[in-house]
Amino acid sequence: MTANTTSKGQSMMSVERATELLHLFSETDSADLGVTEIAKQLDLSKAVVHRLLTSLRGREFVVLDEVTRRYRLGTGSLLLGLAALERLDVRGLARPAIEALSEQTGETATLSIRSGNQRIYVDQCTPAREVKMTVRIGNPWPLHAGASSKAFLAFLPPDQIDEYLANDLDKVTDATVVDPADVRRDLEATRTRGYAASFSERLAGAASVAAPIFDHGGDVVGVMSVCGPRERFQPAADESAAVLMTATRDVSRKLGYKPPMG
Amino acid sequence: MTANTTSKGQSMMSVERATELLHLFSETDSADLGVTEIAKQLDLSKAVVHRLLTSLRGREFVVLDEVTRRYRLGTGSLLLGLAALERLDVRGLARPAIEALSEQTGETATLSIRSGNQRIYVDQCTPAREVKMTVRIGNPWPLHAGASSKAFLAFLPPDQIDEYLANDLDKVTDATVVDPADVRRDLEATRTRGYAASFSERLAGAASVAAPIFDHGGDVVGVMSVCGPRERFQPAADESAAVLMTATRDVSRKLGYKPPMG
DNA sequence: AACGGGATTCCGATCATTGGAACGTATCGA
DNA sequence: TCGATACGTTCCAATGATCGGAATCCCGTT
Repeated sequence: MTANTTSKGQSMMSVERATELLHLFSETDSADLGVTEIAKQLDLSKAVVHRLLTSLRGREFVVLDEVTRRYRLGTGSLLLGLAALERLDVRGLARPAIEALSEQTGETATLSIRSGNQRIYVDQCTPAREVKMTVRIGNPWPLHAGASSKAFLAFLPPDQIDEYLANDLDKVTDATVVDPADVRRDLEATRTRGYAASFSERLAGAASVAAPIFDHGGDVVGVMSVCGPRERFQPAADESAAVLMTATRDVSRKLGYKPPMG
Repeated sequence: MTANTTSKGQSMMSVERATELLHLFSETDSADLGVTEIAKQLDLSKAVVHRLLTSLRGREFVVLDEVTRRYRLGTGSLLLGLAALERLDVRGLARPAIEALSEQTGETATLSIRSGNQRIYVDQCTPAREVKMTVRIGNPWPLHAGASSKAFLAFLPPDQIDEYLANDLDKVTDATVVDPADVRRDLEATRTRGYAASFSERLAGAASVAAPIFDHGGDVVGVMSVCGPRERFQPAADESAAVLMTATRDVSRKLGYKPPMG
């Protein structure tokens, strides 16, 4: 109604509403949603929500449970996401690298990407050991907890770091650093070192080192990490970091990145 | 313009167009698409396509490559798909398939999932006949007796098969194959054929064929089977197997599975 | 400098979209 | 059994969001 508020001019209200609806589905914890529920959340009329859902049913982005009359994500959404995953060029490029990384260190190697103020694991490679770390692919994490997160945050433009640190930071574990000044010191160290380190900051009993992958334009398009059980990982953290840095430099180069100097 | 052709009444044209656009992205082989290209494929004006893309950019369902001015799938699509994946239940997806399967073959169709070294029926659909087979939902069975069990076992990683066959195998019926070498031959045949067959191996007087359902990662997430009284079922087993394979392929595709090769 | 191909914006006409209200239906407690 | 409640769905006429052809912009090429 009140025109497309988000984008300046060349957009379509109903489509933006549809994306908000799908976004709600990706964010919510419950497996299915009802019309009224969605209408309340998005501040839309039930009629509009119903029409949106009907439209999205066509390609099975959502499906209607005939008995409960509630809506769930459908195979259309699944296939779209898998197509997106397939074409994440970072992922394809980094895959051999994290395999090698896991092999060389004997620990778990991961790849994360950033989406706004969140970080998401998109791939991992675990060693053939009984005691090992495993991460959940697709799980979002804040940008201040854990080595991979801090690797993203450290290389963000200063104004975006300021913006992020202006908000209160969640204490994910007992060891999570939440004081802005302390975080800034850590980020500074991360930038000069080239990698971030974390001991139990995101997951108690775990430790990791993480370094960014740069693309041709110098932007950070991903972060690779090596992680493992703290007891075993911590003593060898420095060696792991060295191997990690070689790997990220290699992937960055493949994406066309030229280091700022020699 | 020409009204919403697909759905009868309660739908929105622009949203349906948006879903068609996203669908095009999931289907196409190329990683990015241009406005003109999309407009041609979907038979829309460039202006409409541009507005659709602008709307979808908001939640990053697509992203614009500033330099090439072409569009790619973005993290919004990725997150949506991962959310769908998380909430996927094979049962819901396979339900219509086993209904159709039972209808087409005139026999009982079932769905099983695996839990460790056991297999459990989770759904079935019986034909409207006086003499028919019925399975017990929730009942566990070992992985070497019966077609559904063997379909799971055959597609397990080799080391897990070895591990399973290292233990003594129960003779569930007179016809149950318990010699490891014999079982291995059967599994090999199952893999090349694509489906497993059993005659009285799990239940005297019964026969069945079973084939696996693969997910996007090539993992077996379930097994569908067709089964009936041996006397009646055996002569038509080949035809049943053909119908079954079509059904499992269909369900696998909906889960994002891409068959190896072409 | 002129060209060609694509992306983007403009603008007034028009028709898809809107939302309040009515309707249908399932669930629940008395 | 019978209201009461809650939810999904449909109806309708008013209206403003969307439409597409044409103009414009913005490259890379010749």
